[in-house]
Amino acid sequence: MTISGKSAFGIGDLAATCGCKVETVRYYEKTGLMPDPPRTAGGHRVYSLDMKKRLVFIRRSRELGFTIGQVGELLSFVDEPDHTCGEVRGMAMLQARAVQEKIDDLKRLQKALNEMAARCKGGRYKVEDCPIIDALYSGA
Amino acid sequence: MTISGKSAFGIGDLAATCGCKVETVRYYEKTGLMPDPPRTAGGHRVYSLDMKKRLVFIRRSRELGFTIGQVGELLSFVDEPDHTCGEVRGMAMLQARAVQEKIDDLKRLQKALNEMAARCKGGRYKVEDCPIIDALYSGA
DNA sequence: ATAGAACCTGTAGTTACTACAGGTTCAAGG
DNA sequence: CCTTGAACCTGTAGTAACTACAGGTTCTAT
Repeated sequence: MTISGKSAFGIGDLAATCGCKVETVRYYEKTGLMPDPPRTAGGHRVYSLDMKKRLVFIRRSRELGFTIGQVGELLSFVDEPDHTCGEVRGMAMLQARAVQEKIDDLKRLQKALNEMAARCKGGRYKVEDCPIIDALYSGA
Repeated sequence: MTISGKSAFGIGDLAATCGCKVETVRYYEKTGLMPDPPRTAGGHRVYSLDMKKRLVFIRRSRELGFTIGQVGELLSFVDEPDHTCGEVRGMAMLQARAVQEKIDDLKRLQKALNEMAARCKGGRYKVEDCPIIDALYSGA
C-alpha cells in the first residue's frame, strides 16, 4: 500500500475483485500473461489499476473460451499494437461459431433427455431405442 | 476379426471411426466409461458395433462439455435399465436442467462475442480502437 | 509487542487426455 | 510355413489450466 501514492493493492484483493484465486494470478505470472509486478520490501506483490484491468481482460477472455495461448495473442495486440482489428474480430467470430455448434448439440441432447423422461413413464426401454444414444450417435 | 461371426474390429479401427486416439479409448476403459472388451488369444481388444456406438456417445458428450463423471451418469441410464421409472425420470430431468444451464451460459457467451464482433468492422483500425479489446478490457 | 491474517516459494494433485518406451501379436506376402 | 512390419500390449510420464497444500515470512491491527 505504500509503493505508490496512487491505488495499489495486494494479490488477495486483486484476485477477489477479479473473481479468481490467488494461485491463479501467480500462475498467470508464471506463464507470462501477467508481468512480474513490483514488490514491497518484504517481497509481497503490489498491483496497480492497470494490472487489475489486465487480469479482468484475461479472466473474461478465458470465460469466453480462449486458451491461454490465444489470450496471450490478444494481449500481444495490446502490448504491441501492430495488428489490425480484423485479426481480433476473426478470433472472436471463430469462437462464436464453435459456441453456436455447442448450443445446437445441447438442444438436441436436451430434447432427447426430455423424450426419454416421457418414455420412462410407460416402462422399460431397450438400448437400441434409447433416444439419448440416438441423439448423439447421428453423424457417425 | 474371428471372435464373433458378426462385425468386430480392433482398437485402432474403433478409434479412427470415432475420431479419437487409441490411447483415449484405453483411458475410457481405465476410468470405467468403456467396459473391458473381450480379447483375442494374444490379448488384443476386440470391439463390437455396440461398443462403437458407446464410444461415439462418449466423445460427443465430452464435446458438449460433460465431465467424465457426468457422461458416466448419462450412460447409467443405458447400463442400468432396472431403475424404477421415477428414478430414471428424475435423473433425466436433472441432467436436462444441467443441460439448460449450459445452454444459457453458452448463449450469454455468444451474445457477448457477437456484440463485440459486430462493433468491430474488421477493417484496418489499429488495436487501440478495437471494440473487442475495449469491451473486455474495460469490464471492471 | 504480538496475534493472526495474508503473503511467499515450491511441490504435488486434478482432469482429460496424449505421447513415448520397450516389448508382443497379428495378417499378408513370399 | 516363415518372415516382416503394422498394429497392438502395459506402463510411465508429459500437457493445459488450474488448485491445493506445506512450511515459512511479512504485514496490520490491537
